[in-house]
Amino acid sequence: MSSQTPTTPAAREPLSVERVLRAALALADAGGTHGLTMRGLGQELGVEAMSLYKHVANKDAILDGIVDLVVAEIALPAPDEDWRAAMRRRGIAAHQVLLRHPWACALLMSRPTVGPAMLNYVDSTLASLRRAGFTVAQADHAANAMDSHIYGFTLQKLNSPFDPDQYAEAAATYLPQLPPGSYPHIVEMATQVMAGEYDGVIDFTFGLDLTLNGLERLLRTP
Amino acid sequence: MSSQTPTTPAAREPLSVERVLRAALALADAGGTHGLTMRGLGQELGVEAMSLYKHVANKDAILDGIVDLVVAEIALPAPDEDWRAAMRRRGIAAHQVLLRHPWACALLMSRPTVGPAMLNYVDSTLASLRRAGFTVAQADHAANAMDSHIYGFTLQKLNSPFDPDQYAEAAATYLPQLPPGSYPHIVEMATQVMAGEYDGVIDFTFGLDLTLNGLERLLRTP
DNA sequence: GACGCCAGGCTTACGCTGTAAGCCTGGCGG
DNA sequence: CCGCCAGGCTTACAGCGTAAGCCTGGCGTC
Repeated sequence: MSSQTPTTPAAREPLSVERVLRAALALADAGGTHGLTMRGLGQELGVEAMSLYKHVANKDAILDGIVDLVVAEIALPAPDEDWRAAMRRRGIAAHQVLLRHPWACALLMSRPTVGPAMLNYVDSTLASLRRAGFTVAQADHAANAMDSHIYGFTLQKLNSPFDPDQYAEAAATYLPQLPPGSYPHIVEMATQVMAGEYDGVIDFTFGLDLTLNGLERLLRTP
Repeated sequence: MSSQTPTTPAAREPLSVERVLRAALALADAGGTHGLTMRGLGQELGVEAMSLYKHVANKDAILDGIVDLVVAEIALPAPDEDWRAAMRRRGIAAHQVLLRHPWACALLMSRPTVGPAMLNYVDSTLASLRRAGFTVAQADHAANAMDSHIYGFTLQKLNSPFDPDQYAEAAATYLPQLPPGSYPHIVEMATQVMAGEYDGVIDFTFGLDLTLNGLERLLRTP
């Protein structure tokens, strides 16, 4: 019967770089970088682990690939938008995308990433800044300052072990464990969080706007 | 002969958490996180890998420990210093320490770190900001903004694959590989770097001062 | 229609990892 | 003098990435 059809019995569609990366992305979203193994990835695709190596060089290439897939999700700044609004939207978009894929930020930062999506992302950012009047050097410095904040802040937020609505509870739990008399300012803050006087929620746009303000002044006063 | 001395023949000093962490730090400095293995660490100490588990719970505990050792190297802001100068020095000190231990920054950011040195570091930072007049919430936001930049920038710099004096050469090498016509602004920048019109060196203090400027304005205009 | 090629799978095997479980021994307190 | 136990050692296991080679079915070429 299968001889009548030109394809193999189950007619499973062949592997491809795209299918491998797509499955790897799903696996990473489900179980983090730690949950992404070659054997597991093969299983997900109905294939042995070693078969993957016909399509990707090694696991690092897969990691590079899925990071670029994530970067591709970040909405690029529109060419006709005011630079400051565009950069603000870009930062927030990147932040949200990286929160959606919690494993991606650490990966993105722990290796030089130069996939096509990343190059596009960088180029459109430089474009917006250059159009606004920044010099090449200024645009580079500005992009670096913004990216530092985006990546640094996002990673810090991802590693915060509690949900925002658990802050008060967490503070009440851990505050008594601190050696009494030490760390008075940490205690002060934890006390305010416990009492509901401060929600403890850290704000991405606070630092971003600080940087944007500084860049705007730089642009106005050459 | 060894029965005459009360200690074992070689009289090797016994293991301890400190010795283990100290050796682990040296190993990480030599070979990065990847080069730090329980077997290798044991060998370094003249001991079998499993013996380490009498002194540390597991490898993660070791990683937490050496990260805290690194944080302990960061000079704390002096209590009597002007807040802005203190914060600037703190940022630069942290940046330099993390460059000295290139593996530490990624580790620091990829896990919640609450060792004693880290608590000290955080508390003295909050102290400086509170003394300057920031509210608890403002001090928290400010510390977060500064730390985001410190960690984010340092990690980006660590992942830059070239030395600053190789930028021009690297640009000349990779520029022809880009698909012609695409990424015009990356090409523009690379061209300037190649021509020596821009050194391409990214500056830590650029973004740091942007943030500090913003914080100073916040302090002056409540 | 026969034949050889080779893309794209599969199998086996190696060295490496962290660590669970248990053993052995020498010095010390009672 | 005896028993305890801190602090080492040994063995073993499951899981990792991947090198090397095999096997098969469809395709292009004569």
